[in-house]
Amino acid sequence: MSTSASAPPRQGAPVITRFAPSPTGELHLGNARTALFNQLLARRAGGRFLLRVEDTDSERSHEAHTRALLADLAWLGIEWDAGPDREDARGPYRQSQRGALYAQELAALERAGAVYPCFCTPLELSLARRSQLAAGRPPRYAGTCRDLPPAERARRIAAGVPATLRFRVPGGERIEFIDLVHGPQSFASDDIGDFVVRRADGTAAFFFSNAVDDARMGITLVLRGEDHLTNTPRQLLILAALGHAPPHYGHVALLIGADGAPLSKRHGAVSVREYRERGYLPEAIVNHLFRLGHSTALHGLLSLEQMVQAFDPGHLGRSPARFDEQQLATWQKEAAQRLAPAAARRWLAAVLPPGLDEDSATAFTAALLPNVLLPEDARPWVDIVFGDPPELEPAQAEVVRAAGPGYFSAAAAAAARAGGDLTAIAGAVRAATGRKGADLYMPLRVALTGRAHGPELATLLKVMPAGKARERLARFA
RNA sequence: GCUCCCUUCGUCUAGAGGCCUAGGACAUAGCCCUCUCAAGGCUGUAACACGGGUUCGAAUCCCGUAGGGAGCGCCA
Repeated sequence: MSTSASAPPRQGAPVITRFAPSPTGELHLGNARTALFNQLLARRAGGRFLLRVEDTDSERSHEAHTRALLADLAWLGIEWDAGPDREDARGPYRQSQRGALYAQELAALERAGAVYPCFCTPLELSLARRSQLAAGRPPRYAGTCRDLPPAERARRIAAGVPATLRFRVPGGERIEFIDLVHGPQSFASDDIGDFVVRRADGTAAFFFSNAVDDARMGITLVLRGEDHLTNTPRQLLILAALGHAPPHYGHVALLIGADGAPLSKRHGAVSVREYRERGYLPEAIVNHLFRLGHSTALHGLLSLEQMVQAFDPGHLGRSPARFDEQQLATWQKEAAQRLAPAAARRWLAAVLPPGLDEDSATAFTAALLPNVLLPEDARPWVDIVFGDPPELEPAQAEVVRAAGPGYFSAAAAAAARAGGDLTAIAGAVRAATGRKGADLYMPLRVALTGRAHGPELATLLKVMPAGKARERLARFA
């Protein structure tokens, strides 16, 4: 027998995808990307996108993680049609609540003779693995309990010896399928050892619950990380033994760090939460993820709607993609500049001075936006505009000195009269000194902000508290 | 060790035997614009991992080498 999946679904065929994270930690960027791709895949085909929480490992799974996971996905703008917070007939969407279903399917496997109890202890197994590895052989289950006489099996079960349930992998077969991104795949069943489908504590193991849920939830296309590629034959075997139609599979290459190693904690921030807390905008992250391991002819920041249109599974990359913060910065910059006034104020709320009126806050943030990547970057400008007069660096002091006292007495007088009106101040200085262009504006900028570069001077001046401008200009008069 | 996957500019990638003296975007360099920065415009630098085949012709097909990665768990 050889199991072979047909070609990827045709356009127009119902497409049901899913994202199936385990709530054992924070949402990783790589997982966020597969979630995004799966959502896009479903949307572009007018299908459905489901969210299933794989919390079969009760030790490591936590409800708090599940909540955080949903919150992070929602923050990114990813929406699911059904999930743990939105149950429907296909649910429940928490694996911890699907025990009865698994028992049913497991019983079917037992009836079919596709599984057998294994009494090997974890210690025995790890010892066996170690010696196999040491001998240069694949660390596969040796088949110790595979052909135990029925009487012996019955005896041990009666004696209450803890047992797992193993899948009896048939010999001499090829398991074939067409991977959506890698094309035709072929594996020899002889390379696959009998694997556990039910743990000694009675709970379903990953290969099993994951495959069975995909089938029972009607998933038609599973797009997941490449780390699952060589696991796919096992799942195909389970599904075939159960008589379930397999979904189509696609495996996207993993995300790697700047050094080419799989993206992990040692590369710095790898969770969505960390980026969110640093002030990155969801649009920026999603746009970056969209182009990692995927290509599009479109330029510029894309909305989710545009991504749905532009997403092309045929352009899914086969090689690992580096998560480059510099590229992310480009999207962040663009996303920041597109922020609507109210959103911009909210984004910078933590660094804006308290009690600033709405008009000033709007003008100030608008001026700041082209100059900041993250809210943190706005802090120095808040200090400059609302704090004490800036100290001048030698180079800056020279600019001011070269302008001469006449320049600043005219400027200070104009500021006393016109307040924060740059046009009025610059006009007065021009009249007094005949300067224009950079010669006219640079000393003003330096005297007022202490820096040669920065946001739109007119706006900074306008929001500067009354009297500060005159005071700063008068220092050099 | 075995099985599987991968390898085009610094980065993300286009490329399915001639359209490739390899295209785009970001980054970078220069110029223009400009009160500065940013934005925008123009111009430039920069890549087919290596070696063999196959072919009139190979980034594209085949084989091998090297280098990366994954899986082989009572973790998902």
